[in-house]
Amino acid sequence: MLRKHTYADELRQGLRRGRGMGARAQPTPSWAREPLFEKAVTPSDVGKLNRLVVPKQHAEKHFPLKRTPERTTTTGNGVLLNFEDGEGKVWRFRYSYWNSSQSYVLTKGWSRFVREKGLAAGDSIIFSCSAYGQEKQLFIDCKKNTTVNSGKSASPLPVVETAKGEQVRVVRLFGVDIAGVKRGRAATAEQGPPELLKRQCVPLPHGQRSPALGAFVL
Amino acid sequence: MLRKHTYADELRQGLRRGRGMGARAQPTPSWAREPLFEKAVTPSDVGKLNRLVVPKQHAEKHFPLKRTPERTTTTGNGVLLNFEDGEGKVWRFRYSYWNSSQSYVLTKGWSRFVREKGLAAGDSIIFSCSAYGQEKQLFIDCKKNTTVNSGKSASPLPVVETAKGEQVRVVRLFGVDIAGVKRGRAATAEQGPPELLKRQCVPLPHGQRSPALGAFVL
DNA sequence: CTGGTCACCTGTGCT
DNA sequence: AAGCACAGGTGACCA
Repeated sequence: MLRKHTYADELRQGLRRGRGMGARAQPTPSWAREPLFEKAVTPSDVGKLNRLVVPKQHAEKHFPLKRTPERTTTTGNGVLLNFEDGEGKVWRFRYSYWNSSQSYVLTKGWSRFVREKGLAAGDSIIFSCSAYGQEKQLFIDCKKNTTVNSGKSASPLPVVETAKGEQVRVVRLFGVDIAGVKRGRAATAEQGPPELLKRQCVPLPHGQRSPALGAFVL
Repeated sequence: MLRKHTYADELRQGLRRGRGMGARAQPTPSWAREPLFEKAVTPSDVGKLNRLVVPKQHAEKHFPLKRTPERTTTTGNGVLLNFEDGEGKVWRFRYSYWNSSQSYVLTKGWSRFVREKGLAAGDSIIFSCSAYGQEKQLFIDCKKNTTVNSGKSASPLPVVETAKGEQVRVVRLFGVDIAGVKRGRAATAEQGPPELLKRQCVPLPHGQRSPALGAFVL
């Protein structure tokens, strides 16, 4: 019902980039970005939980949250963060803190990102922000896992929207599309490989910096 | 940090009984209690579901829940109930109604109870309350199942905390402690015996009474 | 109704 | 060894 954030922000965001979704402005070059941290996503991060756990240390360092000390409302302390991907597309995620599990999470909007990027357990996401400039911008990028068990039975395939809005899964072998499977309901089976992925999170070099937040919020 | 339920409640509860966890006050004698009902726990009750289904009839008779018809908050209709066990230890459970399953359940805190009591499928739990007194107190007690398949392979043993906070499993034969096994990780195997336990719930005699709730909440 | 979102919860492994 | 971070869950709610 009372959606707090309407298209006002969308417009503000879109206009700053010159164009909306259609014609893409040139993506921000990597040399203009400052890496923050990287995380290898877990099965839960890309599964039906529809959330990404942001490692606490990096969350508190780079994405500090107003810790409303006195319980103003029970609605929580969530904010909306905008991230730009490698193609210049902007993703908005809800970012909040879960008291019960004492962890920071990206929730709303995350599942769409997972689906459209074809993100699978073991892949990595890399957070960065603009190195220079007054209005700091956040970035998110994917790095597909290239180690052995990439060809597991139920490994999620990238999902691409066709012109008609159809969603198909894409299988490429040496760059050639192999299968174009129509997408039904989300796969119920989870728990991919037995997992030999333990150390998922890596702090990146290129200058440790203080909170990257501020202008990004909302 | 900002734990909503701090030690305030704990203290309030503890002080009323004269002593906290350490030196135990004398347990409330059974003659001062009024039995409410008994349930033989199911595999689900002691399994990884982390909840106890309270038979609806007894739930509604003894533990009525304010059915907040108008959604005041999104926090739901749960309350926190304090139960005292045979040793005078107080257990706090979250008690709520699940619309999805149309059932009353004890959730938060229940798994700890199961673990520390070594509760197994087929065992019974007995609910009672103080027969006299202004501030009514709730009680919960276990009755181990003594029928045949008690010696199943992975039957959980009672877990007791030693003075140092160590946790050991207790095996008694004719009241004599047989084994004092240090407790490692929780056993992963679940779903105990194939179950021939159907009629699990028994209303107890000693005077059927109306709602036992009121002063217990929180 | 169904899927997405949200705020909870817990066991486990790592530190 | 004890605490904590978090992976993997839950039900409720809502659009």
